[in-house]
Amino acid sequence: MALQPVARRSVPDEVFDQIIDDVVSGEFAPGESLPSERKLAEVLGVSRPAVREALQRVAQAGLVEVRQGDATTVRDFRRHASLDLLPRLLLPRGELDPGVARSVLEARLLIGPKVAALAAERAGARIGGALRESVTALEVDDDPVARQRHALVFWDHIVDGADSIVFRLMFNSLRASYEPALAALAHMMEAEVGQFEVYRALADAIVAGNAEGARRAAEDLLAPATNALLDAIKRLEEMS
Amino acid sequence: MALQPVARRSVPDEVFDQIIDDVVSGEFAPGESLPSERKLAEVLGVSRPAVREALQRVAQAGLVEVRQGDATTVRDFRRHASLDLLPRLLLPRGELDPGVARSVLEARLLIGPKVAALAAERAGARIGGALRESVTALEVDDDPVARQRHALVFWDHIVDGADSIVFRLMFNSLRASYEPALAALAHMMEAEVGQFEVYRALADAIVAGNAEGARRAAEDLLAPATNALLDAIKRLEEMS
DNA sequence: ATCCATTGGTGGTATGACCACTTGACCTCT
DNA sequence: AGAGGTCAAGTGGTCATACCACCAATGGAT
Repeated sequence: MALQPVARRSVPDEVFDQIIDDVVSGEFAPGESLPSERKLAEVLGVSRPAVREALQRVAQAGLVEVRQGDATTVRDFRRHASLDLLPRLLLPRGELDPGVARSVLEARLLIGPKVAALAAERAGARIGGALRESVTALEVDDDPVARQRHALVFWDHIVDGADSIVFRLMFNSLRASYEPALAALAHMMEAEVGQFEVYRALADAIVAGNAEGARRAAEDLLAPATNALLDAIKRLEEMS
Repeated sequence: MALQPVARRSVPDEVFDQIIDDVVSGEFAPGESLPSERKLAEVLGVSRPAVREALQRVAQAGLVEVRQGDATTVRDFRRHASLDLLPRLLLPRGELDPGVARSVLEARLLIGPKVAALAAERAGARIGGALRESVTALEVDDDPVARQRHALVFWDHIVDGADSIVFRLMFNSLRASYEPALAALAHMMEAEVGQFEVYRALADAIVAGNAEGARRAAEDLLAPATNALLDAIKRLEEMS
């Protein structure tokens, strides 16, 4: 196994994670008050500035509301969190959450084709070189995990071409959620990342400025794995 | 004018905003190094813990990378930021950025109908009461700004019904971007939020579990204002 | 030329003090 | 009783300072 950079987690990072996990798991329920900063610092055995740093970051993520002079209260993260929270929701306790995975797949299948169409309209041949390069890398490499990475780069170029900041930011978040699960999904995504012809067709349609063709090619590319995974998830949910 | 809660900005908040603005505006270019925490504290006339708090939050937003022992460097926010950044991109210096606005509208027009269809499939009559209530509120109130708020609540229920956490989180971010611009958009959105019949048709389709009907009703609802605004933006961009 | 210890600068952490604010209890005047 | 004011306790906000851990460049030893 490849050597990994040692995880060097700072104290505030650690506190941040603990609080987020407690909120997401419902241990701290919405409306409830968090212990005071001093109390938390004492309980966790760290300094108050460390707790503060963590708490402010949790607040920025929308999970708690901190008001001077009053206790910090938990908010409903489903209502106030952003896509930043997705990685934690997708892989709580290291296990893939089926409902969240379904949701990610739905979003991917909706947005992918749209972004491809926009890229065809707005970038066309300008990103042709980058796209072909990615497809070639995809073909040459035969490791499933590496192929997924190449596919991500491929899509990254398309998103660039779409020239739409909202989709770009969405893609960033989805990628951040996807990457930690990448190895776990290698097997299930193998079929998708092996469809070189479809990748090429998509690239060609974009280069040709053919928006509708790009949309359809993207659907052809994404739909099979999406549906297969959705079925798998459904079976998984029925079992439990 | 209605009384507003006084904005009480903390020191770290202030520092946070300044750094974000400098990064987004390109004053701190990607790859560049930020001044050290001590230097920043001195220049800004605040304590180092305050700077740290701000810096860590900026790092969490993906705009900078901080490594112990080395300088903090600026990252390409287009590549690493999440939707959290959208409000700042949409309204830099208080003015609406046309390109970003276009992007938001595109995303809205894509996601709205999909979410409506999902809500029809998954919630159906369960959210009927809430939807009808929102439409009624929309009809009764004749202030354009208030109507936009009612429309947001209406969509909030639909997103709930769609039962898809990714769309939920996306909606949260889009709403957060939209709300500050709400008053500025009141005039342009007046036509949309006045279409009570279409809101009712959408609600009915969802209650009936008619996914395709809901999708179409949502498109009917969103498309006119979207296209009108996109045209306005295009003219704006051509002028400048 | 290579190696490696040193050093200076950077972020990481802790302490303790004090300020600003909110809340609720209590007290007082009407 | 009720309205208003006062006050104390607890919470987050801010600061100054000292020291630890880490990285990178320097420059001498081999």
